Amino acid sequence: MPPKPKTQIERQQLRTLIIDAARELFVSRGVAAVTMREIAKRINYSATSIYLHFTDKEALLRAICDSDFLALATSLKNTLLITNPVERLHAMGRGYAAFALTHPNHYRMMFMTERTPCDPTESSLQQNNAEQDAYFQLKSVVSDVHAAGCFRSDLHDADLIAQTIWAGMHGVCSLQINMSEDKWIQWSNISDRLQLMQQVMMRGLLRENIGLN
Amino acid sequence: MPPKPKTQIERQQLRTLIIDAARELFVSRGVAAVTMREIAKRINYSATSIYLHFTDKEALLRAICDSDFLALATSLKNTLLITNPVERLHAMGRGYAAFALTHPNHYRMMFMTERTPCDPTESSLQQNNAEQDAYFQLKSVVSDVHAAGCFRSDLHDADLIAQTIWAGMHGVCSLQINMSEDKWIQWSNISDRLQLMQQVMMRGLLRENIGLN
DNA sequence: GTTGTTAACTTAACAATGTTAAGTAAATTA
DNA sequence: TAATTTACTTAACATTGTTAAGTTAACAAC
Repeated sequence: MPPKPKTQIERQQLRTLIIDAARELFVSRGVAAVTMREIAKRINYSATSIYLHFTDKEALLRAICDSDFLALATSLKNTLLITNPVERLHAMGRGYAAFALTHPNHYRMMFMTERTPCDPTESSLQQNNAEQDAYFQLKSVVSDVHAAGCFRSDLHDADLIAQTIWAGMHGVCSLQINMSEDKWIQWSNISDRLQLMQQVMMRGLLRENIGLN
Repeated sequence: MPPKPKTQIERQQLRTLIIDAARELFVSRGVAAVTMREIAKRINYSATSIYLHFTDKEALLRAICDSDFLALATSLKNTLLITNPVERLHAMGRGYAAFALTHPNHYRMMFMTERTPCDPTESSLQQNNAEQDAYFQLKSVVSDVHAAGCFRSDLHDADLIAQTIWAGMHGVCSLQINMSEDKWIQWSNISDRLQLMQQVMMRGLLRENIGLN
């Protein structure tokens, strides 16, 4: 009943209300299984109201992902305090996996769902800001490890190294999320798999005299 | 117009006709974007005819995946001829990535799409058959490398090792398939990423005196 | 204070989708 | 020749994302 001009702040509040409701549903039942009408009902609006704030379902999804990317970066922030760069890298890996496996449906939305690629300029997040950009955090740690002379002598490209570490952790996490129920494979313990992957990454990337403590 | 009792063989032929048409469409435009009506039109049947052979869209998807899993195992078969087990493992990794990146939509269907888990007993493929089971191929090579005493002394669990190698390659391939268009990341060359991942896996898993040739 | 105008909504409606129900026609059987 | 079965088809349904067409309240202008 109450249509009146809203302030910028009120609009923003409704926007995040939609995002939070949608996230909760997407996360618990998967993106495809949740309808716009359901999201709307959850916050006592009509489905069409959502379209006043997001051009379509995918834009809504992208907005949710944006705020989840921020959540990932935030959850990794405290590992940045570790002074030893190799230990910090190790801790970031553990933190990343913890995020993935405690929020599997967030993780699926962020990294495993097909999405039309988007401009970083259109994101609400700032690239290369350590508070908001988890990839930048990873790349920074990699650079620090490199600066400390801990990588093997043939490794110089921080992006390449970062992407390889990311791929290793992502491989374990995404197989766990998507395939761990598949009875074809006799899955080892997920913590064993994570641990071995980290060990392999460290042994494979670091000089030989650098231990994992 | 022509309804007449069909032989088992004719039924099977129509089944694979449906599978092939569906695969072609799924692969070129993605599973979600293809409708049952489209698949049917492609082979000049009505949409409902498909339901005489597959209980629903997902069952059709699963049948396609089954035959793609066979294709993967088949495409890796020739690497099994390599006598040196370490080289064989390396070649399997390259073969796996080649399959993933030349058939990205097959790969997405097989390993990246959410599916309700299925009994191995319901599959048309035989588990632990080297002709049909790519995971068994990998595990066998891992066992051979282990038997040759090439792994580090603390590594004994063939499943754990196989799953870690798989995760490493899957990580690189799946990030490439799902995220390579994402402008947030300055992606390195995919062949560099694959090469480094294999190098890291080898260095991380093998004894130190074992080279990659 | 009536009359627009605008903002924030709603209900109706649309086309498309997966799927099911209800035919239909040819072959086989009785 | 009649009945049944098989292999299909066309209709129909409920649900989806999305758009069009209102509706109602606040505010501005005269």
